[in-house]
Amino acid sequence: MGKAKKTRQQILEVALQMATSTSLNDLTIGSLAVAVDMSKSGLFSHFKSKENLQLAVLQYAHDLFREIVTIPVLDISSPLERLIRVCDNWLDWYELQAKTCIYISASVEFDDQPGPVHDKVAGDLAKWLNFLITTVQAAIDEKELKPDTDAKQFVYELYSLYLGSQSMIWVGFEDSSHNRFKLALISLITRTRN
Amino acid sequence: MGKAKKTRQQILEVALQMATSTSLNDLTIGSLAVAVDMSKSGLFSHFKSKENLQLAVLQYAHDLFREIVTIPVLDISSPLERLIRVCDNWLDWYELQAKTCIYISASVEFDDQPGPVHDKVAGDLAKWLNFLITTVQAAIDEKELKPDTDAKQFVYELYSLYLGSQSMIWVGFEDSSHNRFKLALISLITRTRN
DNA sequence: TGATAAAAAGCACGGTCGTGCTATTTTATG
DNA sequence: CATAAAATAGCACGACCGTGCTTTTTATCA
Repeated sequence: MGKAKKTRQQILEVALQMATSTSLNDLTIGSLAVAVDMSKSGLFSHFKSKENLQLAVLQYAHDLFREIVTIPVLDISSPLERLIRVCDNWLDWYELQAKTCIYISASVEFDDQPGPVHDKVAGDLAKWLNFLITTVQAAIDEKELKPDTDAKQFVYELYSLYLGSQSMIWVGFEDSSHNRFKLALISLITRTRN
Repeated sequence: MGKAKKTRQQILEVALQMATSTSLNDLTIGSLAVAVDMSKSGLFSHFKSKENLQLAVLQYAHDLFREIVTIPVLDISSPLERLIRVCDNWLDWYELQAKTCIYISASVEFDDQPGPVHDKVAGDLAKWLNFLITTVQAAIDEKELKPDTDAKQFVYELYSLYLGSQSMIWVGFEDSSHNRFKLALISLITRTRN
């Protein structure tokens, strides 16, 4: 790996961390430069624009997400087991990222702000949801879940519970180990199990 | 109502609209002044600081929310009916506010940013959740819902579905009339009904 | 209606942002 | 090791931000 690629990765690691704990817009080139001990212009030249930096951070997050959440479950044969395990990993991802998810803040931040960043966030989110839908559908096909289950509706509820868990932690209605989320997930699976 | 109070209300009406469609931080004093056709300093003198403006916008939203969502259901005697109706109003609120909710974006925006605005958002959100919890608990006490129902867990799921509905609209997995939300809500109520 | 207080505007300031341009240092290569 | 190329730093710019201070306009009320 060339020098450029290496420092670029180091920058993105710190940038993701900063963008996660604040937001993609509050991630400032100046403060990021200080954090990685570089000059503003030296760092800037890696990305040519702030938008490119934001896109690169999202891509970095996307790769990391796949590595932590998706890939480890791909060889699990039972779709339902795969679903349960991927949800565990999903919570691990949340824990690892300073107890927030950049996609949640980014989707709220850019919902009204059209452009490449908006499209990237929406696209990645859709990919993730489609992965979940596919897995649920596989569980239905394998008769692990009831045949009349609506996979999209199932995933809508599942994703909502994840969102809600984060929000409830913030106001103190959910503990840090996501017990309400886990409880609701078990309930959701139990009542749609075949 | 004096002149000052009147223009203050006019400012806040526009400000809420702008803050809702973007965010509380992107609501800039300069752009707000243009929108209400005032000078920057003339507008500024109403609030003395940007933070006060943000707090005033949130208070304005809070009052409006109560007016639209909470107050109209207070005279409904059946707690369960009250719950169902308040959820309808909740969706109306969402529709009225250009199809987003300022509390959602504000809570994401200020989760990492301590101060009066953070506290106001968290406090208002907690008040709303407690209203829902109280209503659910009343329905349990009135034996409209199963006696072993966990009111907090119920509200966690309910609130999550609301959050999720907004998020899913954004990626196109939910239609604009919140059918998935309504479906999930009916399911939630049905399975905890006595 | 005229005196007085309140509201609004004008203007300027220091700060930070993203981003170009040019110079310097570091890395990679024949 | 020399030299070309790439990476980084230095510096400046225009724009916009929040916020004071002073002046002008507008509203209030005896």
